[in-house]
Amino acid sequence: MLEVAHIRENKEAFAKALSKRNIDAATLLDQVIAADELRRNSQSQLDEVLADSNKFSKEIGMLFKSGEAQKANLLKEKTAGLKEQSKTLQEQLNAATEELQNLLYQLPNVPHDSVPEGNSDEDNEEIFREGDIPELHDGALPHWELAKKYDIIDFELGTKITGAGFPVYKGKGARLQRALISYFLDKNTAAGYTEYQVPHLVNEASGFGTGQLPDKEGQMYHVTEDDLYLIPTAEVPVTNMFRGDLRSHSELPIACTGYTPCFRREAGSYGAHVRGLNRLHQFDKVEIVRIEHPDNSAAALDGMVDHVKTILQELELPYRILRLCGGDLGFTSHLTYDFELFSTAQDRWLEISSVSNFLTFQANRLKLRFKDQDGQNKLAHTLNGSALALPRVLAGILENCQTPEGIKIPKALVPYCGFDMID
RNA sequence: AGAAAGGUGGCCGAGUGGCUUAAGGCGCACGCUUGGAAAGCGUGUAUACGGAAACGUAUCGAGGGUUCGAAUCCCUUCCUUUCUGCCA
Repeated sequence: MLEVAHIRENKEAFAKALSKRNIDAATLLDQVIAADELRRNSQSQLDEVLADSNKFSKEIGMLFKSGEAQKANLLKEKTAGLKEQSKTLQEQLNAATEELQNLLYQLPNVPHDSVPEGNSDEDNEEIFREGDIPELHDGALPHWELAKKYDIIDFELGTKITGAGFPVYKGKGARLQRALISYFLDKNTAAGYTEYQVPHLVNEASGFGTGQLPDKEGQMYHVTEDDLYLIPTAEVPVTNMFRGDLRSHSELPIACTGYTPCFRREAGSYGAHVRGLNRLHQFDKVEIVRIEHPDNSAAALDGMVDHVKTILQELELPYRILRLCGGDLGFTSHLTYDFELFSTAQDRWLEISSVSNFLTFQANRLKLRFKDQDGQNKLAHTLNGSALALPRVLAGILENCQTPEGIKIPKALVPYCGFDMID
């Protein structure tokens, strides 16, 4: 959620920056300012009435105390209309506040200067590429064929017990998955992230805090009986651990990592591109989250990008980094870098990580603040990224590391797997 | 699921209708003290909104109500803890 005070001061700058998202925010911004003004006026009026009322109450109390009951009763009559007035004004204030909230919920975050213009993922800007794309032998297969050949992932079995998009991992496939989780968590904790295990269901307030609600309601599985949501990413429970907090500047930065399964309804996704592990309703992911001082969040984002790079370098996988364009940038994000792994057998890039800086956008919803050195309370900056999303990394390993003899496990993973070949 | 007890500031914790302007403690900041630190002593220290400011208003889980006046009384609701039941 954007900060009203900033919009009030800088409406044109906001409109201009938001135009990069190909939306015309001018009307909405005007409405925000109007609602804000109504809210402030209502509060001023209400405060006056309440101030009067408080003054009378105090006097009456004093009079009763000094035994002047008659005078007190006389004064009581003067307070008669105040209650009605304050009630009306209170309702007006509540309505204006709610109106303002609803308007603010509709405004996405402001893109960073470096975010390129563009409408879709085709306009994202490649900023880095590394790793050799392997020459595959004749008869090389896509990962879903490999999964069947070596009997390590069973998609049909998952369909039987749940439905499409819920694969069953088996034998060395399951072990490799577990190895990747441990490996990622170890890399993250070595880089200073504290490991957490968090709930996989969250309440409505948490969904609002990180911005999944209300805009992405349909993407989450909703357990209506208890009004809880299955998490689409660990970002939600991890970031919400800090909801409503007021921290000392000395506690920053806070760096967390956690492994969770992620559940996404992916309503409306069909076709060849969702085959195999490419798009699932349930998948595993290790996430990193940072709470940062505003002065430091830009550097922190670069640090997260570097961190994810080192993991992919160690896994010896070919990848590239994209700076998302305005049209592809997430609703809550200010600046996002996507990591894509080259899937050689499919001849396409697969997104395996998305690293974002949200500035105060999430913190404003979360009411996540810190007391700065100057004594001022300020909204913190939040950032998060995948390090990493499992299924597509798994797909990349299967496809890129396949040989006629079997799948050769990257060296870094062998100690975690306990084997160096799937055959 | 049933019963009981609770929800108070950054944290802990007192507080049963009007100097509560929320005691006390911890923490934090500054000062004194010290060769330096610790301890000790002193001073200060909630949040949000409105206001150029002075200042005002709100907030004791949330929402209503009673009252001139509510942390305090009443109703509704959410959550937590303990016990019982069920259960990995």
